[in-house]
Amino acid sequence: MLTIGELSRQTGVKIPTIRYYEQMGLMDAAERSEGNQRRYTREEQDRLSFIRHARDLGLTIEAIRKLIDLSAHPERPCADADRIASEQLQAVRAKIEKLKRLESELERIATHCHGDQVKDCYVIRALANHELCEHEH
Amino acid sequence: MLTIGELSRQTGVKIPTIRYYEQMGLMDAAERSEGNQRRYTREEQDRLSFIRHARDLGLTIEAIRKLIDLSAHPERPCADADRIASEQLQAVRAKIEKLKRLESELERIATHCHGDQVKDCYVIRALANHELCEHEH
DNA sequence: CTTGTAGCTCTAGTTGCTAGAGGTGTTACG
DNA sequence: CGTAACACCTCTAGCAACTAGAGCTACAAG
Ligand SMILES: [Zn+2]
Ligand SMILES: [Zn+2]
Ligand SMILES: [Zn+2]
Ligand SMILES: [Zn+2]
Repeated sequence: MLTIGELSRQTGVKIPTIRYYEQMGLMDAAERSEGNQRRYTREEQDRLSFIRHARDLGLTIEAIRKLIDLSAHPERPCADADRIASEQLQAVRAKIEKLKRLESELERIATHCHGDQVKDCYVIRALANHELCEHEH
Repeated sequence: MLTIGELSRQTGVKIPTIRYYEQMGLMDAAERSEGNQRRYTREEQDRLSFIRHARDLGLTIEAIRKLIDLSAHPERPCADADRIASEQLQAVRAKIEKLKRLESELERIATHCHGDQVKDCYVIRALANHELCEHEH
């Protein structure tokens, strides 16, 4: 049995975050010591690692909750899990596209100022005038 | 003079958001009608467009506040404005890099499942085991 | 048996809005 | 001039996913 501090060190998840995941129903309410402190099993450590990995990949708490529910039913079809993964892939790709458009505008904005007073500053002018932009955003 | 609704339509910024910007000190407290309703000038519309454009480019409220303060002093050097723009560019590039790493992991995860039961699902296995990943994240 | 570290609960703060309740102002039409 | 429809007002609370702090209790080492 691990204390919450040991679990935190093992998984790299901060202590308040572990308690938050319990509150959100991602982690089951842990067993307690005589003195009301949480004690974790190896399986609970695995689950927390799963959660952390999914969070690192950008999945929402809600999506992770669904995946955990699915894992509890190994005989069911996995289409839902597969869909969650591809939706996340789509979402990440959409974000990348949007950020790339921002990158190109910001590169122009951040590299074209040759004035040294605010009244001549290209940054300020570019922000005031979207006409200078190449794309919508 | 524009009402808040007209200003909203002109700039594409929602009414509660305009009031929020006033609360955050990005917009000055607007002049009021007899009956206590906000009335805006053309300059205030320009400022709101500036704010919206900066937000669309991902700048934080805090950064925008600094840019507005700078604009009020046209004789000062613009180095601070230039720095804000390049920091934002750096931040956007860092996000893109991170998301690209996620994209490659997620592509693998989302396209490798050929089972149809949860117990054989590659998505679930991949999330449980970061060893299967190519990069850190 | 004391001391220091680790744990507990509960509340509030972060960012940038957005929604709703409950009330008032403004305007156009008849 | 009255009234209906619509726009606007303030204030509070909610979202996501934590994070920080106050004030308290448990546990392990010496
Ligand atoms: Zn400049
Ligand atoms: Zn633009
Ligand atoms: Zn699958
Ligand atoms: Zn991984």
